[in-house]
Amino acid sequence: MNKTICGCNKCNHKLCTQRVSIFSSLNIEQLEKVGELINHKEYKKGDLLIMEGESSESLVIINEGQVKAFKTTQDGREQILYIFSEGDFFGERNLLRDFASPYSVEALEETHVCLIHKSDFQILVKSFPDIAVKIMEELCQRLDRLEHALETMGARTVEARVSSVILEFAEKYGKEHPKGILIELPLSREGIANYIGLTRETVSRKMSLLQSEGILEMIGNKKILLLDRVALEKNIE
Amino acid sequence: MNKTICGCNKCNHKLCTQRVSIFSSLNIEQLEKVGELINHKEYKKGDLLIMEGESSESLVIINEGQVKAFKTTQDGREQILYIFSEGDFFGERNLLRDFASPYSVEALEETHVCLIHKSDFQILVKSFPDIAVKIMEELCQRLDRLEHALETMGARTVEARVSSVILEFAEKYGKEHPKGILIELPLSREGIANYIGLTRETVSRKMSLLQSEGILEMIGNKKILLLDRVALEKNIE
DNA sequence: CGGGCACTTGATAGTAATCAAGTCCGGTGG
DNA sequence: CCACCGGACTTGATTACTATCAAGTGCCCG
Repeated sequence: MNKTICGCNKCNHKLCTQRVSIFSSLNIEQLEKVGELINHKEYKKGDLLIMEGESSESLVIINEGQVKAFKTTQDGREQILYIFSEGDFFGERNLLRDFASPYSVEALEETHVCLIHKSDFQILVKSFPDIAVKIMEELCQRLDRLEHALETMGARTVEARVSSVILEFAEKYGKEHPKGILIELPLSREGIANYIGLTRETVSRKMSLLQSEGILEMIGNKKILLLDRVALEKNIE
Repeated sequence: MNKTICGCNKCNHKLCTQRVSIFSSLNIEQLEKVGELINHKEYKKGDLLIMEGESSESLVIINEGQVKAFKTTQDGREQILYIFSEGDFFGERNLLRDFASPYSVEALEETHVCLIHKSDFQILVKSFPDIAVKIMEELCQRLDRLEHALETMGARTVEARVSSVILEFAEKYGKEHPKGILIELPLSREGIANYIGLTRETVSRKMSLLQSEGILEMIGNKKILLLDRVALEKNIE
């Protein structure tokens, strides 16, 4: 493990840069060069990585942990836009021009990040144009997710919204389980509510309803066991 | 005017390619080469340019006219995601990999488009890496718009949503007028409703309310005169 | 084991969807 | 140019649902 390249003690003898899709077209030698440009930072649960409106000088890549990106609406509500996990990045708006961050980002748990300064990044893109293409792909995926989210938010029934978010989490965080899919929720009830534009009480009620229908089982506050995925999918229709 | 490069009779002696930001880094000579790869197509109001789920072989650039991009939800509703006008493009998801279109696109009026086949486009990006960067910028703008839309959809009050969409249209389609800002609406009441996740009746009611408050004046069904922009902005808060 | 916070559950009120008439606009044909 | 027709829009009454307010319960961490 090369301390100069990667000072974090979580890399498991791999370069952080290897974990990130936007550098996947580079070879080991090139990755090492990129590694030299990287700084590291750690955050505790609840820490703010950036505030909406601030302008950051760097691309931020999540190396470990999880964060939420959200806008604070004028009526005080928090609209969560993304949950970024290992390998995701943000701050891309700043790289080319000088934009303020469109959202705040807060750590949902202990989180380690890699930082690349925008001037370094610009040089990088010149040398390896494939990186721009990779970022393009990643941005397209993000568009997909937002377009889907917009469709969800427009859904008439609240059942559909709740079902939709549970299915999304099942995709992303679900693990095999003899009785179904075990989901470790990244957000609290209030977080889920802020993700789909409802109140925490309504989310609570609808999840209880789904449990009484035998579609899922709540295990404590932070896990749910999805028993009947097909029924949830029907809810969306 | 070079018929070989651009067969449409609306170019006014300019290359279509010049109107599009993604090619703005190219010089005239390069633009002519790009022009040779382009095909044209025309649509009438109500025509479908592409259906959700279909896979297209081309990047589509709007040369003249206006289209709406929307998803059809399972309960039959239409969630409008974008309104694309002159200079906008869609179909970018297909360029790199083979994705189905995430939305349907329908002409809102007589519309002329330029088509670039994805194999040609891939060669183009290799030759002119700046194009990827330009597309990246454009995609970032689209992310901004969607993130803002999501914030709007999450808004507690319906007044805020309606006000927000009117302000958006004022930005995009508004023209100076002695009494305020004259807005030519791109969508019907039902279209607006499908854009912000409400019913046409509710949109109608809220717009009547705004008129009675002296904030705006409806001129027929397709125009509104925004009298008090500041009041609308306060509505969002 | 205890305390605080998140979550659940209940009652009430406000608001938007729905259902249902009417009215107006804009285009077409005489 | 005017009259007519159909579709889009407005307005009204009712219903259904979710936000809000409020009280309890249970989970999780120290």
